[in-house]
Amino acid sequence: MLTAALELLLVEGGAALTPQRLHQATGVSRSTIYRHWATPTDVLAALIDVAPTARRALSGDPVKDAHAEVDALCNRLRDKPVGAFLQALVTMAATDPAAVELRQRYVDDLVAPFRRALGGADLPRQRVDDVVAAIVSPLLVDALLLDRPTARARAHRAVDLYLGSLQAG
Amino acid sequence: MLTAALELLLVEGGAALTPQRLHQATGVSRSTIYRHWATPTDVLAALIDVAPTARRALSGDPVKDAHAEVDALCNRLRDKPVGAFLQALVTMAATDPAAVELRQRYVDDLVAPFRRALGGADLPRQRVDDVVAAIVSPLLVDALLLDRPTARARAHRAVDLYLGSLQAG
DNA sequence: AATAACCGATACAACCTGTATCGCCAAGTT
DNA sequence: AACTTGGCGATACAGGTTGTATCGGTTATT
Repeated sequence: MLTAALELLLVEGGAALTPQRLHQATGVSRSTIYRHWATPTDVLAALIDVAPTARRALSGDPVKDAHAEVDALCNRLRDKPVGAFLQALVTMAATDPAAVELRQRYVDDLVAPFRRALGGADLPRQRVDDVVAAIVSPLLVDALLLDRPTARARAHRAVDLYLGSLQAG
Repeated sequence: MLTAALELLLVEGGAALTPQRLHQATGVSRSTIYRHWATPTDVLAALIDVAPTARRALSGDPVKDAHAEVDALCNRLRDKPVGAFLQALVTMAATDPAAVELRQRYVDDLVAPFRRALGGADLPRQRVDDVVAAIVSPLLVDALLLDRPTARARAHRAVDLYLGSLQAG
């Protein structure tokens, strides 16, 4: 049932997660939809909750792990669900305060693997924040604001540049 | 009249730019609103068009100019209109294809000053893209996804790090 | 067998959307 | 001065959406 809702989200975008639209697309009664998910945000939260979160093994080499995470995130953004989630989260947060918190949590979860990957490198916390932001943010902006395939190569260059210069410093 | 619409956007968010809502808030007849701006995207485009775009003089020193641009962008994001525009653009682009193009143009315009600032530095085009993305994207993500005051200090550190390492390389 | 929990169907008032139509008033024309 | 044009406000309309409430039927639970 939620899988049908996910289909709908991917095809028609985050604005389609309304009771009526879900009813028409999934065949589930409108009453039932209201019972379980009072707001579109609830639907989205359920979808996010169901979405698979692949756990990735760390090699121990921060640079190598960071590159791997870049690839993984690019793939996830390209393969839609994550990108669609983000767009929908921004859209809903415009009207529903509850979506704001959900959005922050989701972004944190997206970024978390990078923090883990950099855990091996012996860096001050602030540096970790900076590096993660510089590497991940452009990917998110590409997917969210520019609608172009995420600049995978750029992200890899950023990893090299940041981690290289930090190790040198 | 558009000023009233801008007020509305800032207070109630991008979802409030609907004909009905505009009618109630501005007193302008619903007919008239439909006549001029058929879609919320049109309203937003008009607001963006009216918004002041301060032109900034370049000192010639890329690093100094970049820092100045970081400050300027942080201020604009903090003072709301720009941030509200971005949120609204993402929201509308979810349903209206016309908003996608508008959004891309707007982001390009936001980024343009940084490109100008870096024009003085003798850098290959790809490097310019990388630097700009690394500096600007975190600011946009902060404002758009995390809802926290843009990390001004981080952006300044990024300028130093990127421009410093590039000059050294 | 009785009860509770869940689902679907229907109904309802309130609202929003898009479009069309009408009368009004001001600006400019001849 | 009479006329025309253009833009605005007001109203009406059908169609769709939203939340909520209510009722009957089905399935598990005990």
